[in-house]
Amino acid sequence: MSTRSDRISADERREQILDAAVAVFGEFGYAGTSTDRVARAAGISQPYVVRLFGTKEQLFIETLRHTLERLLATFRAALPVDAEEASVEQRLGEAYLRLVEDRGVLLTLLHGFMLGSDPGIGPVARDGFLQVFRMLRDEAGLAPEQIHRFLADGMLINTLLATGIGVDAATDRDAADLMECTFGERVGEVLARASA
Amino acid sequence: MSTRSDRISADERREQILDAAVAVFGEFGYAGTSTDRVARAAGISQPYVVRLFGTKEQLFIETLRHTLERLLATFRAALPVDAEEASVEQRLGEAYLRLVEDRGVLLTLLHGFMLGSDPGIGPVARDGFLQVFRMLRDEAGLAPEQIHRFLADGMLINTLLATGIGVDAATDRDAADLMECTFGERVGEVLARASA
DNA sequence: GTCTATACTAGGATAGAC
DNA sequence: GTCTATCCTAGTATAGAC
Repeated sequence: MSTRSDRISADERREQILDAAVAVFGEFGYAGTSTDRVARAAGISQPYVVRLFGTKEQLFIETLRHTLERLLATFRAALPVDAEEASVEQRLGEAYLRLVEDRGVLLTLLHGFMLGSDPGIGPVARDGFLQVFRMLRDEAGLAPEQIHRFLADGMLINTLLATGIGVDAATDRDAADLMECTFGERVGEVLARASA
Repeated sequence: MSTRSDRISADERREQILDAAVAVFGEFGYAGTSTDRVARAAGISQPYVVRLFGTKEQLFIETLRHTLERLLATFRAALPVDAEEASVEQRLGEAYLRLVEDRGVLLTLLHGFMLGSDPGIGPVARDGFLQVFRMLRDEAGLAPEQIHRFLADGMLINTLLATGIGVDAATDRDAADLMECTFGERVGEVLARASA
């Protein structure tokens, strides 16, 4: 959460603010986030955030775009075949899990998707989702049914991580079973991260 | 959205308010919803909503519980074998699609799931999700891998409906393909509902 | 490039009447 | 059972100085 240092370039400052914003929007959602909270997380004053981004909506839109770009970049970095015997889907899945370990990233994306009816935010969210779809089809070379599976698994993972059912898994047998049947052999790993 | 009629029993009034609340919380999210908006949707005054539910958080929690119960009830009603040759999963899937046609229901559930970190709301959301899991396992008799598929598909459906990608499908070929590869032969039906 | 001061609105919750 | 009036806080955005 970016430490303060006086008088840096506006571009650098924007980056700092966006990083802070991912965490804050993720935690409190779009409506629940105040520009002041983002400002404090970035170590600057509230009016300056507004000055740089215009409105809170614009700030969220840019934060969402920023996060979607990070998602795309993460997937692209996982495309080239590695030394292991992993399939494309496995490589992409691994990369995704590592990315959404950052709860801010996970929830900023989800909050964006849920604002589909918002005239300013909806189009950005849909466009981002479609870009992922195209990437899976054109760059990863997945067939329709593979895309379907990959996305569906991803959305279930999102939900389980968002609700935090993994934390219950330590004490609740059913929660553990649910995690197990979703994450398979990777449960241990995921649960370890969840409690960390 | 419940029409006003003076001096009914508190219980009836609570039901009216909960119905209104599902629609409003769905549209604006937890933080984005004002108790005043819910009150107006229910045709009563804002302080009376607070009087009946204590706090906005309590109102949301009861709204979420109410919606989760409706979900469970919908699934249970779809369990008994019907005249058609449909599998349990197909019957449950059909029932689910009809339920979440109500955007308020869909989004209230999703908003609830995303508030997993909230100390008051998180436990309710997790408990609801676990109840669904148990129902699929114990009452529908699904095997772990079937549950996994069913839930994953459901979560993808949620996301596509929430973002509103179906609306884009009319003009964007990729959006149409994405809908197709998720909903299969049921696309037409879903898209027709989406535009209605 | 960044701040302080501030205007203005919205919203949760309470008091108390009917 | 339900309302009106009201308090108080929080939050967006602007003006203007440094």
